[in-house]
Amino acid sequence: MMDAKKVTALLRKKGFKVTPQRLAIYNALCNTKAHPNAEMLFNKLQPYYPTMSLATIYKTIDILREIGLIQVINVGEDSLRYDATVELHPHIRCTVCNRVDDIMDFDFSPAIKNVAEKTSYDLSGQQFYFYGVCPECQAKMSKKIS
Amino acid sequence: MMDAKKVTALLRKKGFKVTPQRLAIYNALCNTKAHPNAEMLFNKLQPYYPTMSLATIYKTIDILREIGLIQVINVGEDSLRYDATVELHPHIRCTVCNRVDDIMDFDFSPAIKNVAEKTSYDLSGQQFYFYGVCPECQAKMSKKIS
DNA sequence: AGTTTGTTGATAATAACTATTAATTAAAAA
DNA sequence: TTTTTAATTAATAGTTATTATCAACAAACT
Repeated sequence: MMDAKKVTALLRKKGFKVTPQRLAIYNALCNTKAHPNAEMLFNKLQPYYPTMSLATIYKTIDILREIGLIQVINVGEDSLRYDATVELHPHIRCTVCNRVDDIMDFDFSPAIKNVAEKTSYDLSGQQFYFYGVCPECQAKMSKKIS
Repeated sequence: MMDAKKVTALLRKKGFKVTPQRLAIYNALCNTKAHPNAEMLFNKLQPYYPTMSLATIYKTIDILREIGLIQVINVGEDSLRYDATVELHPHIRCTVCNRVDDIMDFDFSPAIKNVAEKTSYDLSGQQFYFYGVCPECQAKMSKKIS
């Protein structure tokens, strides 16, 4: 998460121009916990940038990822989601409503140690995805039953 | 991993017909550790079933998954891979050659406990993916440098 | 064997994403 | 500030994995 000034500086430093659309896309990602995909971002920005196309979303996302401002998450849907928190952390998806939440302050080290012992790979990263029913959907389900 | 007799019985029990294509696809998955995607399966079976189409592969995979004979794995490539080992286990992908290996006998319980404490989700499953350089690629890389 | 019903496989459709390109716009030099 | 230069936008078309359609066909029940 960076403020506009730092983002501007970073884009310039990496040789990319600074455009309102790019800042808006990054800003939109910073201001949500919903892990939007390209289409959700497009819809969110549509009122403010009615001429912006999906291609711009995709290209900007690619740049933001390249310069390390965002990470891509793949929870097994048919589209990718994006997250302005770049620190690696697991995600959990509700199998009922498909919302995706962060799991923060997760300690990867026991798992990594476990894997390092089992393989001869030179480890460089990992992605953990959990699945379950979110509290809201649990509440809805218990209502329906009663 | 089931033998042909059990697979036949299970397919019938679940209301699906037993066809040579279906048995062949399941068999191909049982006899590899390469975690093939649809195209790799298609190419592998092509010599023996030259008229079989990719659509049959996809449809059969869907059935096999539905009746619990295989699992789908999504290592962040543009295609899905399939595994006849249905017991949940992590996978590791080489970031150089893209091979995907199993990590067996991994203990998920510390991670699950960790997550159960942090969220109010009703957990139902998880997928862990690790990334790194496989031993073969490490060897190739050290050769090139020297 | 005949009949029913699900399956195959060729083809077309879909959907997410990427490449192309002309017109626009911003950055950098003067 | 103005000009030059190069990158960006956004419409469009292309690509690719996967899914749907449907007529011909094969499995399974009678």
